[in-house]
Amino acid sequence: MSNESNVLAQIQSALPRLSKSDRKIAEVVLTDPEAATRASIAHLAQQAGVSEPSVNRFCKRLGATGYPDFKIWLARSLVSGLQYMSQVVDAEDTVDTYPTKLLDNTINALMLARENLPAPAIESAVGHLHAARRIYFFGVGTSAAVARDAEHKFFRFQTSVATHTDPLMLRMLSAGGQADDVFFFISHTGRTQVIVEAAELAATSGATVIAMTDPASPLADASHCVIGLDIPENTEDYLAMTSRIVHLVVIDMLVTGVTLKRGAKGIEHLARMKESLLPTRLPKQKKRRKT
Amino acid sequence: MSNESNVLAQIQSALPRLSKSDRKIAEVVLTDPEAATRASIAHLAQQAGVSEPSVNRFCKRLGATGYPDFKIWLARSLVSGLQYMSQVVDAEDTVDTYPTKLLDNTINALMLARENLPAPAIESAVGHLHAARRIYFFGVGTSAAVARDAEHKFFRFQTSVATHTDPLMLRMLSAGGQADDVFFFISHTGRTQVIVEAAELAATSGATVIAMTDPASPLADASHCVIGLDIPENTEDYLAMTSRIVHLVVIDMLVTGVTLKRGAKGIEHLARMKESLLPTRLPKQKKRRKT
DNA sequence: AAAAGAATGAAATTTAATTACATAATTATC
DNA sequence: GATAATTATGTAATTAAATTTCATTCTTTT
Repeated sequence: MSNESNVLAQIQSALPRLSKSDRKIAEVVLTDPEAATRASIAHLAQQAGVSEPSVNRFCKRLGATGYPDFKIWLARSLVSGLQYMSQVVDAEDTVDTYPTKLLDNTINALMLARENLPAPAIESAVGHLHAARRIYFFGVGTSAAVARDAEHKFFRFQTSVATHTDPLMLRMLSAGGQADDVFFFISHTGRTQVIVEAAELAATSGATVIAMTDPASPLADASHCVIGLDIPENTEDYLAMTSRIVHLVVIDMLVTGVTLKRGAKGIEHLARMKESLLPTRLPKQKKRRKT
Repeated sequence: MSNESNVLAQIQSALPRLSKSDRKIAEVVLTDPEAATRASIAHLAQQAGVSEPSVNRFCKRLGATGYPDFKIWLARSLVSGLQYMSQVVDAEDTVDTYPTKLLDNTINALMLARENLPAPAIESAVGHLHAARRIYFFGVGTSAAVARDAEHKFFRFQTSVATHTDPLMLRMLSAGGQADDVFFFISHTGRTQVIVEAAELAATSGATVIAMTDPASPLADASHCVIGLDIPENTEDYLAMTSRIVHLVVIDMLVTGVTLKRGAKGIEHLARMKESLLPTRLPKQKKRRKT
């Protein structure tokens, strides 16, 4: 009892056990739960052909404190807007539908990541990145953008950072890794040949190899530290790469982690960096909308 | 008004425009929306330090018929766990807290964007990009990464695309714009001097100028088509740039829009591009977890 | 078939939310 | 910089809604 989440399922399963008028109420609610959230107790009672106290008792029997509380439960199991299934854009979509689809997919991917955050892996990666003398971020295709973003962010620390996408450069640098170097590989699938080979080379060179990838992949196998993320595969359509967004936020996490590890000095340093950008900006003006 | 889905995002985006007591109410609601769904109007009023009618008026201003109705809306837009107030990372944060903070901020920014999607601007931008003979994506700093991502995506069409970050290149190219060129500027603030100057130059050259930026900014004023996004300013801390993520998803939207406009041929073309990447991948293996 | 028990509804009560009105604060105008 | 207009807020009165009480009607059991 009193399973707050999803009253609808609860009502559904209780249906056969219910009394005559309770069943009438249940049916009205199940037929159009959305309408039920907006109806008054009088209206719902009339709809079901029962008295108001019957409705009230029905609600209490389900565990709610009363009718208004029941409506809240109902509303919560009817979560609005956001589509929880990954949605695929098709030829029928218009400007009113595909932007929302893409956003929903991204939000869902982030919520999924939020549920299964690999905190230990992040912590360990932060430790390695903090201690590193040199950091290389490697990714190809869409992940190249993530690598470049990481470079751009880590550049702000005193550590030397580099990104490369050229396969030859990748192999050469990976082979020449040293003890206090960190090689950071980014690949959604963990199956991109160039990347896997480079990671294997880097691992034998004595450097630390970190991978942000599918935990069940050759790249993960070749790495010392794996930041494994649960990102639905079907979201990987050719247009929008949801994984890329999640990767970028994870990069933000790593930068944040390193900054925190560097303590007051680090935070101060970043504040100074930000201030140095101010002169490149025009002064703020009075709000004046333009459509 | 009366956009039922996600009152929370709605409240958040309205926050700066609210009156003193309305803001107090909004803050209480945003801080713990779950509690608000269970509170009586008297309790919530007391929590916020305002009168009951103020709460009632607040609800009506958001489009609800009254307080109980507002609570239903609230319950419907409630996603488990998520923090709805923008959270700042501080020195006390640990690996168990800051990753969630960053994710929550990002998810919120996306939900906000979802509420206030500038569909007409997107549609018009898609039209211009589709018709363009040449496209330039310009952004500096964090936005440079977004520009490069856009380039990478649009490169897949037959259109010629380029990105530049060098101020001189930017000015030169902008000045030399032609009728069927599209200049696409990306800047969160819309106040970065180099970008604003380049946009002004491009606008006089006869080319089409699109800007993804704050609608109340010099850059927006200089542009023909403005993709204005509602992104909370306080989220713009030096570590994680939430706006950047939103910008990337908008780029995805534009790519999607152009692909749809190109019809069956376009979709086919993209499918072929994707297939061409397959040989670079190692075969899929049995799931075998590694921590 | 009778009695106990559970289910239901009418009416009364209580609680909560809303409206009407007065006052205070803000913004615009001269 | 003062005054008027507008908007925001709170107090008190009102209305609406939900709940409880209690009498009645169905069920079920023996």
